[in-house]
Amino acid sequence: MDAKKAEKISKALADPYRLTILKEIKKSKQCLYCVDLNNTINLAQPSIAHHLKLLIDSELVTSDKEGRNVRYYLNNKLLDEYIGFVEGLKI
Amino acid sequence: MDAKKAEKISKALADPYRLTILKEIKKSKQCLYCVDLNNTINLAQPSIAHHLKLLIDSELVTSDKEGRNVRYYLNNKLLDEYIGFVEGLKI
DNA sequence: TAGATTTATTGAAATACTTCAATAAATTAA
DNA sequence: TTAATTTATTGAAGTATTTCAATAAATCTA
Repeated sequence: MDAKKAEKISKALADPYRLTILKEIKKSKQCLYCVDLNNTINLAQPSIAHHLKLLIDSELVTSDKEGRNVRYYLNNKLLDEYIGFVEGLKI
Repeated sequence: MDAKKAEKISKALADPYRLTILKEIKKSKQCLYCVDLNNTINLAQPSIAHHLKLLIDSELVTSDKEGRNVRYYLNNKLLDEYIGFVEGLKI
């Protein structure tokens, strides 16, 4: 992973709501419907949609339409690549 | 590491100049003088000082005064804890 | 088809971040 | 002590991010 990508992922991880979303996806095992987040997170729906968009843009999260719902998945492979980048910073 | 701390570290890592500083510290083996950064990074001195301050606030970097110079060190232990946090996001 | 539900988009306001010039503070060298 | 060097601070301008109300778009249900 190059620095530009790592920077983008760091930015995606640099917000409490986005970290919460990632934890909720993990908690839900595999996938999560957006509507569930609206009940869990104390933010207006467009704000949650905004955070999901950033997570998807960073590719940390992938999505998948199912009727009028959207399912969200964690990109574990990218998290591993990001971990590799951070490892590479160490002396 | 709690989410608040991980958020702060993510924020510290979410900037190209700060990533460059971390890489320069690594390149310099163990420590780095600020004055060296001023020659390496194409930013005004107060901007570099600002980025160093954020890195120190995040505790990713520690510093150590030596005469009128300051030496900067990577906090490898904290990077490991951060890596642990990111691992914990995975499913 | 009409109304309800779920998600996305737009635009505006508020907040936060980045950058630099100017300058201060601390230390070293002459 | 004076001048030079290194780092930190302040304040202001520009840019980016976050948030929400309003609304649009897509799909489902009755």
